[in-house]
Amino acid sequence: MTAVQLINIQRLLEAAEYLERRERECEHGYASTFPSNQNTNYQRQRKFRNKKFSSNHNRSTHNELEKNRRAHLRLCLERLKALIPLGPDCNRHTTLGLLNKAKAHIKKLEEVDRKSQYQLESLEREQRHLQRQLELLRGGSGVAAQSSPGEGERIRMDSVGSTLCSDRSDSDQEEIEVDVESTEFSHGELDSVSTASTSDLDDHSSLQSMASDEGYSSCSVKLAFSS
DNA sequence: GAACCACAATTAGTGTTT
DNA sequence: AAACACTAATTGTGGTTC
Repeated sequence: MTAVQLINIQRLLEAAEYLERRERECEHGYASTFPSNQNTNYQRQRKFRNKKFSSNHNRSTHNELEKNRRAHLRLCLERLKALIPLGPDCNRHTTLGLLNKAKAHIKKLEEVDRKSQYQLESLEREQRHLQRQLELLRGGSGVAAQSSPGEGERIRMDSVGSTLCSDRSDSDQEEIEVDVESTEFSHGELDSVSTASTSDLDDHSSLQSMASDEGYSSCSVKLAFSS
């Protein structure tokens, strides 16, 4: 080892010592280089320590609050997880994956809702049309008016049967069970849904679209309509 | 002042390589 | 099996917003 190398090491050590000393001063507020104004320094030190204490106190409460906030966030995510149908490997999911699945699920439900709404409207139209026909038959010919009871109903049922497979109650509240999984989408509509349907695998490339519905278990949703 | 957000550091779990 | 790399979650912290 040469003398130059020794000097260099000595300098490095000195620099390290200097940095350490400055860090200590910063942390504890002591070791001023000027001993002349000791009194004011002492007051400053006390102020600094108090400030430090209160700042530490604030920091710890801030940490606690942040912990609570994050715990609440986790709780919300758990609730969300319980609401959406997860795939077979529901134990393995990430936050991002969960949110993507929730998004896709919401889109699907919206689509089902839209379709059901459309179906409801067309059924109402058909009902009005058949109602008019029935009134015409009743008013136009006596034969039709004398026909056996339930004839009109049979017509109605035959006609409606094309769109509705079972008897429907005439109550104001009707429940139609819709199988979300088996609901068919047209190609255009499917695109918008499947693009949003992402699995955990493509968390990093959420812009990528996937055409599969992987990760969705069969799920039926009851939609209540008021007529 | 509480809540939110972004960032960096740390930790834990998992897959791959040697 | 140990070492390593990678990823996601967690935590602490300071700044910003309302």
